[in-house]
Amino acid sequence: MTDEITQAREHFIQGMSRITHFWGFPKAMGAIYGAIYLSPQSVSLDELVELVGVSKGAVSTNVRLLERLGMVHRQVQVGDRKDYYLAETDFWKVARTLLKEREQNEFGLALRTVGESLDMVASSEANGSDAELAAFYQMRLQEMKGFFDSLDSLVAMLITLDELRLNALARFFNNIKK
Amino acid sequence: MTDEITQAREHFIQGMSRITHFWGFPKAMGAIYGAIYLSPQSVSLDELVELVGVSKGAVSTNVRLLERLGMVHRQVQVGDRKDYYLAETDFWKVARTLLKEREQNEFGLALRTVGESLDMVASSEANGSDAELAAFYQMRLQEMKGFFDSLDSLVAMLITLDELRLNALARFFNNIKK
DNA sequence: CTAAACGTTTAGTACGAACTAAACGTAGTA
DNA sequence: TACTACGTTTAGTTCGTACTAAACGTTTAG
Repeated sequence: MTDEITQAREHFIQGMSRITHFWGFPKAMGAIYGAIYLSPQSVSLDELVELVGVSKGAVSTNVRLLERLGMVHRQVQVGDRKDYYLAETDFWKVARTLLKEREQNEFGLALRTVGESLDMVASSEANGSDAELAAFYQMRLQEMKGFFDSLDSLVAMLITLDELRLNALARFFNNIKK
Repeated sequence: MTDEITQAREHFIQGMSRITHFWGFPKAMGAIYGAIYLSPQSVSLDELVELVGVSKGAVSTNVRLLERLGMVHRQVQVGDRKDYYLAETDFWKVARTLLKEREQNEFGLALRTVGESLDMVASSEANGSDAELAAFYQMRLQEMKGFFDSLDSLVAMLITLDELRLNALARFFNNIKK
């Protein structure tokens, strides 16, 4: 294969690693997605081991993660025990899934935590100077809760937007820029 | 101090740790911000050591990081060698700063990486079956570059939005939800 | 000029997450 | 039945990062 092409693929794969790692996912996950994305045909697990240069176990784990995130699709061929993988190319869809994942996991947790703290203060029967402090806590916690509520609503809204509208929105912003 | 209040503060601080850690920042950073945020008066470094329960060095480092991110403000009192810290309470502003930080650092890098890979393929003079592959690479890379461009524009747009508009937008989304 | 009170920096450490190598389970095949 | 070809799981290792403890530099006070 032409050198430049191989080099380009490796550079791309490496870049994908960095991106996924930066966003809190395993580096191998990004690399594997990159390799699958730059494949005209679906790729087997062993081919991925070769392309990416990580162990079979790691590929297995990360490819399953990618599948769960809707970033790749497993494809079983009849009369072939191997699994083959294809890349999802609708990035807006992927972004939406990732956002959803995060929203459910740790985003809602943030909201809950603040809410719980707020409840604790509210249920305390403080008196004297403590009452003053309790009131202050309540104010602060309430303000943050309000922010998280808004943010959560915003994200939830984005998630429900369908592909077409997201594309339109993206194009809209793109036009503004140039 | 009333037990419930102390408990609420600790719960809140712990929650802030989780959030910052999840978003790729040190846990202590979140904890320290939480402690400052729940303080009616500005807090000294030693008080933070006491409140959060980490070493002085860690507080020093993280408080500086918080300052750089615009999440706390250092306040020097005359005739007092200690530094005192106040929490930024405008969360939209903070969110914008954080977004900006990320956009500049690794977001643009993602764009650059894909662009570079694209250039490599473009500059390759492939022939035969390689030409076909090169064309495929170009298509794929170009598609991803387009996505990142849009996303980057969108984020850049959000960053430039001022506080009022963001608040309005948030309220808007909030109303939709309920 | 020494001592104390700061915040910062550094060397060492602890911890968690992601990887490797290898054992494992399972389903087809000789 | 044994063997092979898979993907998965697990035990152990590695590695990066955030922490602690302590030395350090600097400024103020006695």
